[in-house]
Amino acid sequence: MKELPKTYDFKASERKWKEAWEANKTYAFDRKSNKPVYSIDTPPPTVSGKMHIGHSFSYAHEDFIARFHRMRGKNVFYPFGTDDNGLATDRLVEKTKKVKAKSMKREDYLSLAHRTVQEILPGFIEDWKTLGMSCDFTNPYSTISEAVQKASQKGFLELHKKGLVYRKETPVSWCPHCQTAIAQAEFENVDMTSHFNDIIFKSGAEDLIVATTRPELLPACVGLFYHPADERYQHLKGSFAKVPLFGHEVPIIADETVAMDKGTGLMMCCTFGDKEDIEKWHKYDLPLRVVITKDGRMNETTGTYAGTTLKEARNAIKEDLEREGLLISSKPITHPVNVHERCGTDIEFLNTYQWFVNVLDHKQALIKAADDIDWHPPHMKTRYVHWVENLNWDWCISRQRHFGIPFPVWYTNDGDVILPREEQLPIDPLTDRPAGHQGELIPEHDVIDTWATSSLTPQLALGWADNNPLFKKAFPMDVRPQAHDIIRTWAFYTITRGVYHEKKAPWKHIMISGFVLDPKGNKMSKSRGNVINPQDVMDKYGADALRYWAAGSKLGDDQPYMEKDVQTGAKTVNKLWNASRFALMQLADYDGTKPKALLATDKWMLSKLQRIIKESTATYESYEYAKAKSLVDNFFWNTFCDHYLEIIKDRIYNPSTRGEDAKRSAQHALHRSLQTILKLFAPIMPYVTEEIYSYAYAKDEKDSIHTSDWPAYEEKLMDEAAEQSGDALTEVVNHVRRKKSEANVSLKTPVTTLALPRALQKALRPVEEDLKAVTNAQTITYEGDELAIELGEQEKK
RNA sequence: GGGCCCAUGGUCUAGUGGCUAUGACGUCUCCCUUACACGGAGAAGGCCGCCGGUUCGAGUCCGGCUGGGCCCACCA
Repeated sequence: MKELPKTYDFKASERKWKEAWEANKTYAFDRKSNKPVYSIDTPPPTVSGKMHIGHSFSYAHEDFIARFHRMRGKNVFYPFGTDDNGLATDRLVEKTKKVKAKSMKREDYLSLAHRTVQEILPGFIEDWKTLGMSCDFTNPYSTISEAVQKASQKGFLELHKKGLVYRKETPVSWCPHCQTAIAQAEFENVDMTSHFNDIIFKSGAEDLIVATTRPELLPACVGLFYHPADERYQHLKGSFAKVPLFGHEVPIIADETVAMDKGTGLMMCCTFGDKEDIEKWHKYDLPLRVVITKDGRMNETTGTYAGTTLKEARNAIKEDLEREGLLISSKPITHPVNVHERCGTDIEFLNTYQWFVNVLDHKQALIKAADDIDWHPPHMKTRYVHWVENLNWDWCISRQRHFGIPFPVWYTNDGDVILPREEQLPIDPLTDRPAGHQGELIPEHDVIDTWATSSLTPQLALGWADNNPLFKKAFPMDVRPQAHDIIRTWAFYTITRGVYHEKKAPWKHIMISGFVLDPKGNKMSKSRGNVINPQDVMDKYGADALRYWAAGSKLGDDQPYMEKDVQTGAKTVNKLWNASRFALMQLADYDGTKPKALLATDKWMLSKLQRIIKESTATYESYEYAKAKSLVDNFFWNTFCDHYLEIIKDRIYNPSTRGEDAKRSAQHALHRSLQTILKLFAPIMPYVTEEIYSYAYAKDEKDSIHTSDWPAYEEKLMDEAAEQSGDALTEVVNHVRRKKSEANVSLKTPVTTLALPRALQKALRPVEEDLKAVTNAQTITYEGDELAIELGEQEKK
């Protein structure tokens, strides 16, 4: 057995194994194998920057589980992909190349975008490899690739065939900055300061005071509303009011949804300020007055305000109102505003043609599907259910952008939808034509929302669009790992596609990670300046240490990032190295020969080992890697290092007095327990365990701990009597150590007499020799009920 | 306003109703014992948020309160 170098060089080791695993295809999925498949619906990270600390946290969690199942003998299907067709990537291209997609020729922008993605991808993926992800990186998918375009378009065609998508002109949430429609799930609530303005509308000779935060929408006003029970406004029933500055007449209508105590109890309905406006517009069949352009400016119908931004218009209109004496007051307020999560721009509502996936009519089925999935932790299911229950809009999947997967759709002049044949996919209607169709066609310009593609990750990874037999075999997949922020998007959309295409939930389990917070428990963000880069952490402490930290909190819990916890990880790596180095030194002459008899202490060790195997297997099995980690951790530091290694030193150092077989017994148990500990730690700390394994246990260069068998629990090694002996032994050792510590003497100080209670005699007899050695006791006696020791002189140097 | 989660020594945390409440970091004392000082042996430090209830027994179950976090709604 080779000796380990004195120190562990994590940088060299991690670099070496990262390359070796790739070269040896250690984690490649075996398509020919008969082993049961364990399939993971890996999140494809959004290509919009570098891996952040939250990524390293949740990706580590799923990798623990992947590695565990691989060692348990499963054929682990663990693909890797990147999500690079969405608005986030689009914006990254605009930012890094300093261009504006909308002001470029479509072809030019697309080729620039594709080129940029290709430039970024290799470096982007590298971070995940460095973290020690055991994905199959041989053929990563990209959501903008042709194969994925084909699958996504096929998915669209199938939904169309089933009548689950539709196109409609309707008010839809719109981002004026990105100039595209967005979905409800892409909203973010932000508290903003604004003003609550009391404005005078004239109704005949009467002044009506209307409170609004959005005076710039006055030209879009199409009605005034009051509550039917509001005493103040009963006389207005059926009358009209004149909109200040703009002069058009609008009806005054009573509606129960109006809150009497808000503002003046009189509210204006504009097309469109918010969801309420849209509902009233529909309900009372009010006219449409469009005043906002797609890039968030006032349009030509607003006269002198045309061309100004909404903010400029707001101020200008307020000034004009004031000059006319129509602005009574303007009070500052703070109120929540929906903004686009990607760019922080206020969301507007524009009446446009969009494609929608019908989800509102299928809420029950989508909620029921959640019952077929095991949620880890279970309460995350509640979040999903509440989101689905409270949905207000169908899923808008069309985006008015250049970059993305095109809708495979044309329209006739009569507005009929023309679709291609499946064999034609992938297709771009702007440059292609549907097979066998004559006549004039209008191509769809829009692209498909990136979530409408990433919601198909199980299908994409398993080759659904190419009729790969793996799809039938492995769908539903075993597990979806993800963080809790995208339950309402990715989890929800993927479940929707599973139900719509295959009539079932897309996975058996879902494991949901929490968030990484700063040391004070605050969210990390660039604006707060409290962001930690995982690249820096790995550079300083190694990927194993970072992973060890990530294993410190249970699934679903948010975890504050504290450097000291990573340091604890680095210490554990170091300890594991040194303990292994020591063990391998003691095993230098071990040839595998079995001892004639195992000593009680060694039986104790092996019996304790079985317990740890059993418990950690069960906890990993139930996705509780944090519990598994702490079990193994405590066992390793305490039972193995502090006690067992100390106890067997004497037998290994002094075979002449203790006997060759006593040494062999220790070596046997040591060899076995070290191997087990390495394996139990392997999912958490893949690099250092692989490095040690390669010295001590690997059969050849390609033999990896990560494809070795998970330790089997062996009932026959459970030994009640040996455990009692060993436990009594460690108890006495602790007592002696305490006494020596209290006496401020070195632990090697001899004990002239170790007087033990008679009750312990039976348990201690079998381990007496080890006890003597480890406590450095000269005489052991059994008398009375008390444990007493007499210390000798400390040896001089 | 609705919902979900959380509340344990200075900090972070384990804890499936039952013997002296886990561990880590920090603090203090001692020990450089031929794997490791990134180590070892110890010590101090807790009305387990508050109030009730169930129970022979509650950190653990139930109800209420208080304080945090998150999600959703509220945008007139």
